[in-house]
Amino acid sequence: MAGGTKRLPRAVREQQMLDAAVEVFSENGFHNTSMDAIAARAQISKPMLYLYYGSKDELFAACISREGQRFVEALTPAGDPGLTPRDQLRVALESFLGFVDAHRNSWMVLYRQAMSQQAFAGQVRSSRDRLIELTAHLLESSTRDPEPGTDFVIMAVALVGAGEAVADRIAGGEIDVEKAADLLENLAWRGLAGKKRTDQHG
Amino acid sequence: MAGGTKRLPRAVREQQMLDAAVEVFSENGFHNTSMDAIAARAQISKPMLYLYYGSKDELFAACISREGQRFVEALTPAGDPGLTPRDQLRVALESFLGFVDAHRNSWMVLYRQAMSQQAFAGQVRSSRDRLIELTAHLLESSTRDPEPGTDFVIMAVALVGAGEAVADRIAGGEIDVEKAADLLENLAWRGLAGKKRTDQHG
DNA sequence: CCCCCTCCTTACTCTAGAGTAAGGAGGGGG
DNA sequence: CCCCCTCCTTACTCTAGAGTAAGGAGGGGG
Repeated sequence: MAGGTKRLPRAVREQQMLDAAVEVFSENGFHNTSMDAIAARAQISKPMLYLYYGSKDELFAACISREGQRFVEALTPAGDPGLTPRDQLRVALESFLGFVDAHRNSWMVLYRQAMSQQAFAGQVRSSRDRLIELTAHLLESSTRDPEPGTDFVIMAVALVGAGEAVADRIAGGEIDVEKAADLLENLAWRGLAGKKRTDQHG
Repeated sequence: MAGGTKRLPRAVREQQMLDAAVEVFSENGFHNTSMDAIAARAQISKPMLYLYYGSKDELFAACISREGQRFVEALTPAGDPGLTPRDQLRVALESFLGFVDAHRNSWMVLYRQAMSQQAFAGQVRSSRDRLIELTAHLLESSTRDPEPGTDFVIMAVALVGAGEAVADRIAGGEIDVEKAADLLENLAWRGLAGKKRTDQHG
């Protein structure tokens, strides 16, 4: 063996590759990332990438898949049936924003990446749609007397969209999770112009 | 001359090229669009593209620039000082969503495209930031007694984010402009769960 | 002890597609 | 009438980077 590379079991190597791929993809985007760059980051030779993942597309898909799963897992606390719907929404908000905060490097850009990739958009949209459905459900449960024609799904779309926009600012370090969660919660229940629920300044 | 191509003045040809480029870029994304494809769509030979625009990047930048300008222009009616801030916001919302509805093919994808291109993200973000500033300003003007610590910019970020998410659904034909504008207006002033302002069903 | 499976590498091939070289024709101005 | 500017084309070149061929070494199981 030429390189200083150690023999490792496939499962371990695969995760290392995925780690490297997520990093480089998120830094440079799908098209501006070469398999050579990923191989270099993972400290492995390129043919290994092809041996384990087959192609660049499949490797990227594997990244999306793993990160998407983690994302969904991060949101499970919000499913706690012991909480009121409103608190569930609060927890969902914090989980979502907390996830972005903790995984800015890996997830947020991947999310934006994959979303605008159209070969992979479908794959991401499914994670995202689950989030929207969850949100719609919580909104519906928390609304005391909904009007007959109310479309909770489109409301959820709006709220999740707002969440994504705010999440970008979190990833950019311009605002912290708590402040963002407060803002979005108030947005949902009272509108932007409404009074804040938690109210301490200075 | 071999092709059936007619001699046209540069200014005219440039616009045709831009039209073609916007179409193809929005259909396939920046990286999945070849200069050959654009040339074919514009019914012109590839060297003309290079003669007038220099490179693929510059051509794309020219697209962003033209569409961005049109986008900003579409929003100017909202600046009418004869309107109340709240009506200005309503007009801005309708202008924005109306623009997306009318230019789904060209703009929305370009917007998403360029935004996630990082070589061009800055260029788009500037149009977008103008939109956010405008929105923040309108929110601030329409709020009767704002709390001292209120961050109108981040509110505007959330609202614009919601608008973009809803705009995607408009582009997808899942909802119409009026309904979306109603939703977003109510979102801004009353929250998702609040009663609709306009209130007719079935 | 040796077989063979898995892990791993160096050193290629091949093509899409960005960008260019070289030259031709219309047509207005002198 | 002819010069020359602008518009336009065919037919290339060149490279980044996806993907592959061929082979080598560790080490557990028989």
